[in-house]
Amino acid sequence: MSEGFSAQHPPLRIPAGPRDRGPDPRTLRTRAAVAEAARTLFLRNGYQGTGVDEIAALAQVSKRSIYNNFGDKESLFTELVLGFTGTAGQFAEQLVAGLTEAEDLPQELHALGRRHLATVARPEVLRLRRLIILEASRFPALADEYYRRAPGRVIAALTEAFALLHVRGALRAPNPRRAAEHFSYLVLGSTLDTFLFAPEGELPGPEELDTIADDGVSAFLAAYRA
Amino acid sequence: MSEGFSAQHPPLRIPAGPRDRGPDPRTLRTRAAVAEAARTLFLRNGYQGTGVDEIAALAQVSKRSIYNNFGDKESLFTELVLGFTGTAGQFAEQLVAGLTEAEDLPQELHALGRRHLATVARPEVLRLRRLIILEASRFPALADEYYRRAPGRVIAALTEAFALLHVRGALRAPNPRRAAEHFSYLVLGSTLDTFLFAPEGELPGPEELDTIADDGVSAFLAAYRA
DNA sequence: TATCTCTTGCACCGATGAGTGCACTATCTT
DNA sequence: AAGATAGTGCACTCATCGGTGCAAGAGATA
Repeated sequence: MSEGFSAQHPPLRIPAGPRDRGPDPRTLRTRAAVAEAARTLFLRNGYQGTGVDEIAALAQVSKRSIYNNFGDKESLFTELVLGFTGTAGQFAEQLVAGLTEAEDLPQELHALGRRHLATVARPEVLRLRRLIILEASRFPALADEYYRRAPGRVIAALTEAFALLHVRGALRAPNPRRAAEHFSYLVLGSTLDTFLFAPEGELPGPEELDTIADDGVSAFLAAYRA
Repeated sequence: MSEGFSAQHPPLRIPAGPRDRGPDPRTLRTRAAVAEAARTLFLRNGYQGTGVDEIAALAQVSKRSIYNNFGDKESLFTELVLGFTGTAGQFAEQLVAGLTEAEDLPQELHALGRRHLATVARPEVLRLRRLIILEASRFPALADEYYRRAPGRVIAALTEAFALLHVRGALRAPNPRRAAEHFSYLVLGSTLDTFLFAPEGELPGPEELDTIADDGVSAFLAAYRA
């Protein structure tokens, strides 16, 4: 497969013993170990760069068990990445929550910017993002899903908030969607970009990140404050 | 090799016949055909995704000739990509030229933004950028070189210009480097990003691109105008 | 024409890596 | 304790792919 990740192998074997008593503990243990190992290796070396034998070795599990539990390498990959993606997308709403009720909008936006950058500028997140970009040709649907759930969701939430703030006159954002994009790229742009080209390079420290975020938000405010 | 692209195979066989009369026309023809084919395939399918036999077939050249002319696959790749990179970086200075002498700075910046986005938002450029990101782990030095020569050079040129404009009071950019980054990401951010996740997707049309650029530049001006 | 050089075609090597078959063992469940 | 179910180890298949060897032919040069 290469055009989707619907279930043709059991995506998760919840059906258990003959009379439901929960899944076999052995299965659980195996799946968990494989997932953990695969996660590490895929994130570090990509899809092509990771061998099934390698995963088996790191998980201390037989190669056969991997195939028994996950079908094949592609299924394993998509299942894992979708899992990460799910959790990655969850913070979106929460991130923007409260923005429209803020008394001090600038201050709230600065806090938001810092939170946002701090959340995104972590090795695991950046690696996931990079991994998905790397495999976007092989797994276009996956890339799409990720984009919708993670960065897309943040943009959407920001767009909504900015639209409201515009109506209220707290912000001058006649094109709230564009404003949301501007906000995102002002805050995240350079950090994300740099990492793509130098995945082994060091990330800016926390203070540096805060400065970057602050500068981005300040520029945004200067441009969009009513 | 994996840590550089210095010559250990003749990077270009300029030395010719016993008493210089220019290189053998056969060699030239072969090299050109291979370069053209490799360019197409690498850009479309990446390094891993492109087989040497495939290149030979497309170039209508024997596999052996590829090895005779380029040494090995890695050399072929780096030689090509460095070539593109060179030309990609040339427009940087030219792009920013004249900015500091502009009478109408906003207008000049808008023109610059449009040119910049139009230059970057072409399939070949985006594909090259993507290719380099894809292979940044395998060829870190290459990624570095590209970054320095292309986006880095634009940022550097903008930084210089903004610094001058700040001193003159035409712009309020106490941190010109940051301002340059903001300018770049405001104008290019969303387009570049979208393409990374959907390399097969359609690009915005020229008018749409101009709108994006204009919005970015307007935001920049609102934030940084003195 | 004679010679030198590059290209060709094709078989071949060696490594890697996904996925399978199978007999055996370990662990649950009843 | 007995039978089902899952995991193990290992050898093995098959395909892909980078790279090589070589003898013969085509083209360039003198």
